[in-house]
Amino acid sequence: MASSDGNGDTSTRPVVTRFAPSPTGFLHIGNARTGLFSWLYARHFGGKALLRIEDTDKKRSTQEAIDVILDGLDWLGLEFDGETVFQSERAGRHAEVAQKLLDAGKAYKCFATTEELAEMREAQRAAKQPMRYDGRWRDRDPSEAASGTPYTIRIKTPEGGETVIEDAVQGRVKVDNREIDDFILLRADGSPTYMLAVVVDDMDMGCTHIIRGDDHLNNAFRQIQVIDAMQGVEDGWERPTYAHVPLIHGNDGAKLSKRHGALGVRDYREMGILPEALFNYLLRLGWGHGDQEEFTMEEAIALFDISAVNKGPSRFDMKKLLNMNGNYIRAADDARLAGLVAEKIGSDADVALLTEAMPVLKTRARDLNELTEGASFLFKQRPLEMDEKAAGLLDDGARATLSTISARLKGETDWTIEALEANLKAYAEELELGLGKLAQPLRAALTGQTTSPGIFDVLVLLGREESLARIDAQAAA
RNA sequence: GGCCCCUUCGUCUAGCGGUUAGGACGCGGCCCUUUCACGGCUGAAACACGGGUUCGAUUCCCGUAGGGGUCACCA
Repeated sequence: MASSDGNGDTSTRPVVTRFAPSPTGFLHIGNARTGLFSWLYARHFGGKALLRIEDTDKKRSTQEAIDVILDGLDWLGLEFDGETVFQSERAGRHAEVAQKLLDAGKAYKCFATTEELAEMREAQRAAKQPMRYDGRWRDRDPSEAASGTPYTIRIKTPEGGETVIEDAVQGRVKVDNREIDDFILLRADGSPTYMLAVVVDDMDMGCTHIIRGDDHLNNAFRQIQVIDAMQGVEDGWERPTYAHVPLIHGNDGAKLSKRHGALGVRDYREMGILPEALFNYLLRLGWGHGDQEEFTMEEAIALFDISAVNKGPSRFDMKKLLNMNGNYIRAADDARLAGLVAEKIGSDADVALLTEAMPVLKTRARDLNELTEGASFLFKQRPLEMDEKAAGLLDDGARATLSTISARLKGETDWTIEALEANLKAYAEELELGLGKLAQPLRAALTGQTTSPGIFDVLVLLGREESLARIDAQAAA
C-alpha cells in the first residue's frame, strides 16, 4: 500500500551507493561533498561506491566536461568501484521500463500538447490552485486522440494515502499522495525524463542507499512511485534507503552560486588547496565527531556515519578552509611540497633547494600559491628588484651597514646557521644595536622583501657566494 | 502561493532532561622573536521567539518568526 512504509529493508543487503553528477563543466563543491559522503558511507560498510554520469543533456555533456568531474574526484582521492555508468547509453532500457509500466496499466498515454498544459497551469495559477497535471488523460481512451497525435507516457500515481520516507538524515518525512501528480516518464520523442532515468539506473545498479542533496527530497516521493509501480512487474525493485544531505550555502546564507566565488573543485586546486585539506574541510561541513577537527581518510572511513550529518545547511567559510590547508601544508612531506611549488615556478625551480628550504617556508603559507611566493626569493636574478618596503629600508645608513656586514661575513669560514648567528649577534652587540637593525637591511638585500624566513636560514639556503653577491649588490659603493 | 526541510557564539560544530553550554576558524590581548609566520597562554562571543510536558528544558511536543528547497516533455 502506498501509505504503508514500503521502505525496502536494505539493512541486510551489502551497501551500494552511487554518486551521479551531471557534466556541467565543473565539479561543484557541494556535489563533491555529497559524493564524498556517498563514497565514505560505502567504504565504511565495505560496500560499493558507484559512479554514474548523468549526461542526458547532450549540449553540456562534452568529453571535456566529463573529464573535469573524473579528474576532480581522482584528485580528492575518491576512487569509485566498477565501470562508470553513462546515463545517455541507457535510454533504451528507460523506455523499456516505461513500456512495461504502460503494459501493466500503471502508466498511460497523455496526448495533451505543451500549449494545452501551459494553459492549464495558467488557469491554476489564476485560481491560486497548486500547479499540477490534472490527470486529464488518466482515464481517457487513447482512441479519443486523433491518430498520429504525439503523446507522452505518464505514471499513474496513487490517488489517496501518503508516501513516507524514513530518511537517514532528515528523519521521517511524509507527503500526501495528492501532492504527487502523474508526471511524465517518457517524452513525446521517446526519450526518458530525469525522473524515470534516475530510478531505473539506481535500481539496475543495485543501489541500496541514495545519498544526495536535499534539493532532491521532493523528487524522492515521485521516484518512489515508479519503484512501487514496478514491483510485481519486474523483480528487484526495492525502495532504497534515502539520505538527503543539506546543500552548502555561501556566506550570505543563499545557495552557493557563482557570485560567491569559487564553485568548482578545480578552482580550489588552483588556489593552492591541498586535496586532503579540501577532503577534510568538506567532511567537517555538516558532520562532526566530538571535538575532532582533522581526520585522515582512514579515520573518516572508520568514523563516518550518515545519520550524524546535520539537517541544516552549512555555510562555506574560506577562512577556515585556508587555516586547515595551512595545517596540512605544515604536515605535508617537504619533497612533495617542493614538487608542487616547482610546478608553479617553472623551469627556474630547483627541487632539491626547495626541499631543503621547505621546513622554514611552509610555516608561512596557507596555500600553495603563498608557498610559491614565499619561495620566490631563492630563484631571483641579481640585481634583485626591491619591493617598496624593502627599498624604503635601504637608506644610506643601511647600505653602509651592509658593507661592513659583507666584509665581516667574507671572513666567516663556517657558513652555518649557528656560526652566522653568533657572528652577527656579536656584531650587533659591538654596535650596541638590536639584531633587527642588522637583520632587516640584510633581509631586504637578500630577498628584495621585508618578510622572509629567519635571516640565517636565508643566508644558508642562498649559500655563501650568492648571499655575498646579493649583499654587495645593495651595499654602499 | 502549495508542499517539504531547517534553526547552539559572526562561521563550522559538540551536546542527545540537571554542564561554569565544550572545541575549531575568525577577532582582541599577552608571551616567544631578526621580519613575517608558526607555537603557547588568554579574552569577548550562542541555545531565534512564545506556549506547553516535566521537579527541571539547549535537549521532548505545538505554534510564531526567519532561512532554505521544490513545484517543466531540465537535470
